[in-house]
Amino acid sequence: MIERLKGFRDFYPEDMIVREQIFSTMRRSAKLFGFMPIDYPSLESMELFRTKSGEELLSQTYSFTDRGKREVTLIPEATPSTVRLLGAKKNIPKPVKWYCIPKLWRYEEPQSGRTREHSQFNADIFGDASPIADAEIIGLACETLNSLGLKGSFEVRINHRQIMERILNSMGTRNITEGLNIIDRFRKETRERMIENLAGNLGSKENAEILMSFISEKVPASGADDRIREFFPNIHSEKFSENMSETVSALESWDYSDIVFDPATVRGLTYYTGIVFEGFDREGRYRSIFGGGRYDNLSTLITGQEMTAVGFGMGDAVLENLLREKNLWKIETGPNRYVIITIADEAQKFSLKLAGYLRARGIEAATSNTHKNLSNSLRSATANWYTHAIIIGKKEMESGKATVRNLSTGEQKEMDTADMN
RNA sequence: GCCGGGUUGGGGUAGUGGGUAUCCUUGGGGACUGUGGAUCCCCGGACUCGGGUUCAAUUCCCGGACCCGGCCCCA
Repeated sequence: MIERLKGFRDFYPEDMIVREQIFSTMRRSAKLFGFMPIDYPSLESMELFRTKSGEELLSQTYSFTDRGKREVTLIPEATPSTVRLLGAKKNIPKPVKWYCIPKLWRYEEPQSGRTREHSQFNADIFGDASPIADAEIIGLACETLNSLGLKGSFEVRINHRQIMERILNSMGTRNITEGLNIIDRFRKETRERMIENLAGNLGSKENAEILMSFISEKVPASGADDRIREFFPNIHSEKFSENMSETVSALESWDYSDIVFDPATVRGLTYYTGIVFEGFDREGRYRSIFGGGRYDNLSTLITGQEMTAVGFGMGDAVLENLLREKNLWKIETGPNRYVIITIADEAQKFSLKLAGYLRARGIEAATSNTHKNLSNSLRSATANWYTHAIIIGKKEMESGKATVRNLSTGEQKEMDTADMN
């Protein structure tokens, strides 16, 4: 028996049906917002990720040298490929809105909500610098979760990189990236440790205390501006906080209301340049459900062409945990699925004909070919998610009717087969 | 890469330094080609792997693999 590789998952029909429902909800939501589908290879040149992400990330990927001596990587994230596609077709009129649900790989120790292979719903807008584009990206993430039945079960934490950088500068930071990384650890470190680290970065214990109390509290996103002014009246971040307000009010006008301003959300990647956001379950028991932000410099890095961009990624693993917990991981009623069971040898030919007749009319119909007794056939039919069994024996052959049994209720009806010819 | 806890048929479990390893369920076959998705009968199927201690290891010890969780990192 050959075992599955560590950190990978198998999907049997009962879960695959639900996954397909979820993916189709994602696609439907993307279309509602005007996004178009794209796709790209699972294997890319290692360079694509080296440019952007550095050796640290690269060491956590499936990378190898192929037979042509090329260094290649199983894609660990979607954005570089998306940007590559855009750069390869420079004359596409902007803005463009693209989405994709790729599989992604990372070579890491598996843990809760984290596997070595996962699917991620990914959407980006290129060439639209407006705060409304930010809102559309966040709105799409919210719409998707709402459609999956999670309305009210999650919150979106937003923040703005430029605002945080200005605050850090105004407080005398010795290194912005280091400062952001310390802030990013807010929910993992003790208060003492945070103050210590911040004081080291800012060179002042008083400033560390002020910044600490600023990031310690989330406020409704509409109150972000007041909150920033209250703590830092002199940092001149009006432009950015106005943009953020515009994004938030667009989201509220679409009725996506669980948005909070959270100064502790800065996101780890260095390439974000504007708004950043993460979606969390309300109880905060899982990792982030989705995350993203504006990244205006990444395209320059990969394609040499300047291009403003904003996007998000939503992994399937945390989403599944949450949906299961909320009892939303279930099979929706779809079209009826028929299986034709014969209980007389002379009915064989007729059953094949009936199956063909139904399929030609777009009805899902299979035949049961194993000649079991009726009890076993019915049991097997239920186990294979058929909704109805069409039973044909001597009686039916003579009368020109078929018996149709609803497999969940046991209710039976006669079906006229005389007009089949 | 590091740390903690696990691993007994497909799933769920009982148990043990010594004999044919418990029970439920699932699977296959039959009674049985008419709705008993039942019932009855029969049959498959497991101690995670390697090394050590021991007369004897599924059981005790060490190491690996895998699973669950955490760290690092976060895409």
